[in-house]
Amino acid sequence: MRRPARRPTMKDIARRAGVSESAVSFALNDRPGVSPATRERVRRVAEQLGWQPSTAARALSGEGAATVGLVLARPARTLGVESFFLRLVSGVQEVLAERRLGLLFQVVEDVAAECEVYRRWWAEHRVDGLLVVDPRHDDPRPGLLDSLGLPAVIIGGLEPALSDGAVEYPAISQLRTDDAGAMASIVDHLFQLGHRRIVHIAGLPELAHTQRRTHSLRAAANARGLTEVRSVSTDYSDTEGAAATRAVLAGERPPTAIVYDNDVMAVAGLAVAAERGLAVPGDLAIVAWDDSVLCRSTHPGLTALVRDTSAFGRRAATALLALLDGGSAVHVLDERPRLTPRGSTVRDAR
Amino acid sequence: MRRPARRPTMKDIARRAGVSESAVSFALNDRPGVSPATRERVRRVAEQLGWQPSTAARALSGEGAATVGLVLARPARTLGVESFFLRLVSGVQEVLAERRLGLLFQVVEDVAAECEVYRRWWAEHRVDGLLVVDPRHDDPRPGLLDSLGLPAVIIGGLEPALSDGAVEYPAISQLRTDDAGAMASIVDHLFQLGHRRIVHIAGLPELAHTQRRTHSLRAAANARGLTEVRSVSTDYSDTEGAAATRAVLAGERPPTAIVYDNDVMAVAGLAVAAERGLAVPGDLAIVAWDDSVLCRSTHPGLTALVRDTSAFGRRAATALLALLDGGSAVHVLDERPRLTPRGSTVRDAR
DNA sequence: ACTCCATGCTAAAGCGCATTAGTTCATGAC
DNA sequence: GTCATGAACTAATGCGCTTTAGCATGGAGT
Repeated sequence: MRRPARRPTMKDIARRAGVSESAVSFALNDRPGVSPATRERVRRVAEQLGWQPSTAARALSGEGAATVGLVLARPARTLGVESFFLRLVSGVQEVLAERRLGLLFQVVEDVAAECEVYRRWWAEHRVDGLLVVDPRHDDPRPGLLDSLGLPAVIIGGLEPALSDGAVEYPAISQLRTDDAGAMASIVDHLFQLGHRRIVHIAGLPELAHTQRRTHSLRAAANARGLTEVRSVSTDYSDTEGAAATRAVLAGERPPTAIVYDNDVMAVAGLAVAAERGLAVPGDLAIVAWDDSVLCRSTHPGLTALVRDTSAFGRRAATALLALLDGGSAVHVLDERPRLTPRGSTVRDAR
Repeated sequence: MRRPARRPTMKDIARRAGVSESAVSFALNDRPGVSPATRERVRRVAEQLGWQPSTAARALSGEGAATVGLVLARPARTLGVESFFLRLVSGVQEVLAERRLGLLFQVVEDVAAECEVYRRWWAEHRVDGLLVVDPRHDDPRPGLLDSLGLPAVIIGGLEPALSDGAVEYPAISQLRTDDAGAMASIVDHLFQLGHRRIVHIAGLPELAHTQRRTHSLRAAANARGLTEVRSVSTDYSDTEGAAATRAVLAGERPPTAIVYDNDVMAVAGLAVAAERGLAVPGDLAIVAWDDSVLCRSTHPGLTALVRDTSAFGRRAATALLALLDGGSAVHVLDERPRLTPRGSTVRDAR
């Protein structure tokens, strides 16, 4: 039974380099107070010993925890259906890794539990900042985080209208998605293909982006004089997606096109169409909001709104770093996702 | 601009309760040395102040970091295709949350980078233990973690044959999946349906479970005297899954049944069948290893190997907690996944 | 009566680092 | 030759917690 190696500390470096601990600290943190020669020597010894700063000790002496947090509040049932998050996280990490920041991750059931986690992390000194996803109307989280003094980036930010009226927090940035533009491009596409009856099978109604999309759909429809256009909300699950699809298709004057708020429901919708003997895109056109492997794997392929989720994650992380560096809060609009037509709306596409 | 609240410390509690800091520590950690009355009083004050221990300070005084790590080494391209991980993580968290342990999460490109992360986390004092996924043949990770003295649970552990011959590490548990049993149940199912030519479209060949499945398939085929059975490896992506499917279907004596190592490739395979005009399950039967929304959303539904991934995560986390509590390493075989027949193998199923 | 020993508590040290306040020593100004 | 100056470095303190050692107090044992 081997005894595990002891972690080297600055004291070890100091001894080996024949200087004081403070000199080591200065040398390694690019602070003035040591000669270039000493700095170099200390650096070499540190390297040689494989020294890494203890985040615990750093955090304790006021340097922050070198960690950002991300909490996912989704009921267990609708979890794991979206590949969105893993891609988002992988983008986030690319940026965080450069600064050696860790990502503390947690999955909880609801927003109340999420707030509890934030409080705990704050009290435990665990994180320096947060990435907040799934912003919602009357969201308690920005206010809470502000009162705790924790910087944060709201991913897929709040409606400017909402946040203009509300308080602006000095350390909370918003990275908004261009839902209005995206929805307009979808309606455009479907309109040009001749569709006049469109149903939007949306996600959770309390989420801010669901509301934005619903509003945008109505606006786009009004602009074109379309009256038979509406949104139906679900919980993002395949089950509710399929049920909603059956419901609208069974109604009188069923839609000729359906826009789904995620890939999973779109695939479920495609299966419902097959089950009812409807030809896609002949009898029913399908559009998925957010592309993924799924949309490319079905037959026909699903027309989808493609965005570079990984880049989105990178931008979010970058915005958070700016805040951590003392920058002031910003409010940015992310680039508009591109609509990629495939076989579920256009006959000759694959 | 409001000044954020200061975190309460044990000193604050001590002052308010009129005792020394040490008494507070004893009281809050259920250590002997304080009277029940004092203990209760201290507890009340702590509660009232909303005190939470600073993990940084705790970690520094030798209590561990109250955090476990999980690194996902997947090339960016194949990332985000599997819902498996999010479900696994959600199960893991349920168990960790009870003990207020955090989960430090990182996505990297390959195993070498993963090892780097382990070294860094170790030196930085960031984690107390690790969950290791995607074990592979000649895996460098168990040895590394052992030498660093970091407890770990290998999720989907190594072959007993392999690890028997190799060194057994005192603080590394293995949670094995019953790939052999599962593969046998699949072959059983297909054999009874009359299939004699079966192809297994596997995942990354270097992964231990890919090898186990491949071996098990051969064994199961031999046991039944089947000669036209083989495995093909891929990178788990829909692209390679589809390509492999096209390749085997184009060969002479094409299979009548294909077993896919994940849900994404199975769906891609289904699309290829549709594209070639093959009836499923009439001309081609399809089985997916690991169920997900996907398998239920296609038409026909995909026969899949169902396991409770969240429970699997819970078991893994529990095993890690046992190690952190000083328990000795164990080697457990997880329960066998159940094969759920659906329309892709059985005609009258949905 | 005395020691002996729990009991309930306080004082102090230490974890690894950053930081502030010295200390030493050469250099340059005058 | 003296004195101020700044560079290069050391000593000491604190972050919030755990832990060990120490210190009274009071009751049991002989």
